[in-house]
Amino acid sequence: MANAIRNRMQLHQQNIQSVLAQVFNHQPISRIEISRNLALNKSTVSSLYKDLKELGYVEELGEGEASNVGGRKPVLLAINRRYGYTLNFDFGYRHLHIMQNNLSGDILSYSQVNVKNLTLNQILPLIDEQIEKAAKMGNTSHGLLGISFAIHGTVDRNQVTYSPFLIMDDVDLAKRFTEKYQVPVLLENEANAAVVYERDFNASNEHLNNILTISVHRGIGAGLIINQSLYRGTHGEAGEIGRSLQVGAGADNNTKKVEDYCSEDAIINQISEAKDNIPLNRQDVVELYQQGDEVTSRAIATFVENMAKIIVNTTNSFDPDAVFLNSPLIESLPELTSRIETAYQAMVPSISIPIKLTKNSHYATLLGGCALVTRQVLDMEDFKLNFAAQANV
Amino acid sequence: MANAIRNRMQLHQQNIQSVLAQVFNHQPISRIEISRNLALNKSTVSSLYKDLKELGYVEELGEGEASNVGGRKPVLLAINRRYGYTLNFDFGYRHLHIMQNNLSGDILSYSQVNVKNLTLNQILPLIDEQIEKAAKMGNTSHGLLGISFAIHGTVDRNQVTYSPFLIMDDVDLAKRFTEKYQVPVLLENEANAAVVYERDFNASNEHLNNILTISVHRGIGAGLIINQSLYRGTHGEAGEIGRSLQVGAGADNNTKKVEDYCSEDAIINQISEAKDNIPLNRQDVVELYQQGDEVTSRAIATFVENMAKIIVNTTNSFDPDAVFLNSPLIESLPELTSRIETAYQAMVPSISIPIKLTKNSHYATLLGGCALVTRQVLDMEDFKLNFAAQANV
DNA sequence: TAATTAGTTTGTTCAAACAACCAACTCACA
DNA sequence: TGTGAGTTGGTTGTTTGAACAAACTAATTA
Repeated sequence: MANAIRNRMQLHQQNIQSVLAQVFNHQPISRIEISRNLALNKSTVSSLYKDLKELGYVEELGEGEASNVGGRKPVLLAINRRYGYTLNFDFGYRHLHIMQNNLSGDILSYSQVNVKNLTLNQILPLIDEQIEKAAKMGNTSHGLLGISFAIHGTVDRNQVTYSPFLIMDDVDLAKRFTEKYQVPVLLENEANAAVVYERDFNASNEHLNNILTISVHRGIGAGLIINQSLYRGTHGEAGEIGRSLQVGAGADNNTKKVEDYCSEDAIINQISEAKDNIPLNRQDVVELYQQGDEVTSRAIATFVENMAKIIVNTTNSFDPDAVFLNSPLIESLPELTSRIETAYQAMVPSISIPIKLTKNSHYATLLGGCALVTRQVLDMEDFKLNFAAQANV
Repeated sequence: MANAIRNRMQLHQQNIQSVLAQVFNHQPISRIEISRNLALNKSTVSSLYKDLKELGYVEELGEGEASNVGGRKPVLLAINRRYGYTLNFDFGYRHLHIMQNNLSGDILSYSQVNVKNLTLNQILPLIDEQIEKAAKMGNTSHGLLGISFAIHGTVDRNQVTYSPFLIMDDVDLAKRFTEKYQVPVLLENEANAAVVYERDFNASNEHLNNILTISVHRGIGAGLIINQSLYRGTHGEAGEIGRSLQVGAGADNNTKKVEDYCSEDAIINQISEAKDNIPLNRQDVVELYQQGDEVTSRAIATFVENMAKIIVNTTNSFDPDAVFLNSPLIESLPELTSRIETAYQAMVPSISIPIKLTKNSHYATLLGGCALVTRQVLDMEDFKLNFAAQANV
């Protein structure tokens, strides 16, 4: 309540933003409906809308259906999909994922570029290439509006603070790209982007106040929505559950972390070791499991058990409305979700929190980044924006 | 942003509350200073203050010092300490703790009543007795304003949902006491009350956005301040870290919880068992430790190690600005705090979060309850209120 | 006395509310 | 099929009221 609005100018500004949020969340929508939703007089809404239209963010789509008891047809308003676009990147282990979205969150394009064994400095020109490619299409009035990067590590104040899988070479991504393209550039932890995706792109999550996603990739991390907003922690390290230690294990075992037991890398290594260190990747493990391989099926059973415990521990800490699992491995073996849920339910006495699998986790991360940077572009950071209608995945 | 203020009436109401918050947090304060702090015109502040004065919450204390370059003396405003009082209870294992506070959070009285081996239905008349005793003093204009109860268990929607140490006998505390005394009655988990104490009563915590308290009593629980407000979880079960399981321990060890290793009860039992089951209490353990008893000092060393791990795990999850320990056992053996901090720092690679001990943890719980119910009385739930100046403990 | 600061009084401002209007539709009924 | 009553969406011109600004009073220092 420190930076609350206090005078009429601020109130006016906020009301303009509220109207924009209404257009965003309920497009196509008429002025009269906005007036009812916001409990503002219809003439007030008309006047506020006029200001928004001058900014170019919104447009009229034409007339809608009249009420079935008569009356004038409403004019339907919507976000201007030809205003501009954001570019959203995800640094995967093998591929750089790229998504282009308009101001409303629609996917304009998706592609991936092979970056295996490349250094960051080798990847940067590939990103420039993508940005220029998008600029050449030139089918919007304002072009590139913002850029987001999903980082498989921790981020604080728009800087990468820890990146175990990609050496950063002292590159300041935000600085480099803002200076070069003169648009907002946003860095966000991959699990955080994923949980923003669940909040903003999943219509069925609209009424959830507290959401937890658990990302199982090369490491393990959690993303947290608390009271409808992303919780990053004081140093951007909230949700780093993979670094948890075993309580009660004795002082000799102080270094074994959760992600040493059940990250994707850990599972693959376990199986590989049991098989005379033959090199394996995720696809190999999936095939071994489907062939009924003894070693693999035991490793997966342990993984299921440990995942259930991780869910018990994190839900005991956060008590969310729902838990989402974000894991390419589980996605490849969908039955694991219900096995994990069963194991979890056996461990908790009373309240059991629903566990769901996020499909197409790469899209989730990119769309989460899109939602975050779009808010920044529109200066709507504190508003609830529903991108769900636009997610034609 | 769903329940944002939109019209001038709501704005006016909020501004009245902002002025009240200023008086509360900076008393004694003049109108002109409030005007500067809130960036509101001084005539506006004067007018808003007039409304507040009619409610009786505030009063004029007399004149302050004039500026040293000349000018009229300011009139100092403050919270009306004779408006009324709240009564705040804490159900301890041995004692019922009772505190009476005025609207500003000053401690008017503190006492404890022996309730060992009493059932809740035997305790209730003792509470009534305390309430009547306070009423007889009758030195305020509005008398009893609100009641809070700190619960050593979980609370959801003002109902006790889990109470391992005191059988609730289906008593609805909130219902019973609101109906009987016609004031707001608030139930809150003890760790949650403790963390509210840290936020509201500790001046040095004023700028902390995220605070974590770990309560070690008969069980282990955490209290969470996130973005300056109490986070209770969807079902009031956030911070139930005592129920966490060991990841990687094998399926045979699914039931051992964190609090089975290092609650106060667990430590005492460990030592007791090693000594042919002689019955021990906390004071006995403290004395054994101070006498250098071998068994006890080994048990405490393990406790220190496990506490450090618990702190690692919870800070990995929440990434707070600071951690406060709330434990009568640690309070009795103050050197443990630094031992725990040292062990913790040895376990974390980079960012190390300060660990502090909450002194007089019973007071903390009661004052936290006071802060919560006082907000409710004043209808100032969403405002930052600083009770620190008043805590003359 | 002049300069300065606190607080009040009085009149102004402007964004939201209101009231009256126009526009455009449905539906019943002739 | 044509008309008019009823309904709904949106605009226009006026009113309202909380915050503001300026001019005031009050009380201080130097």
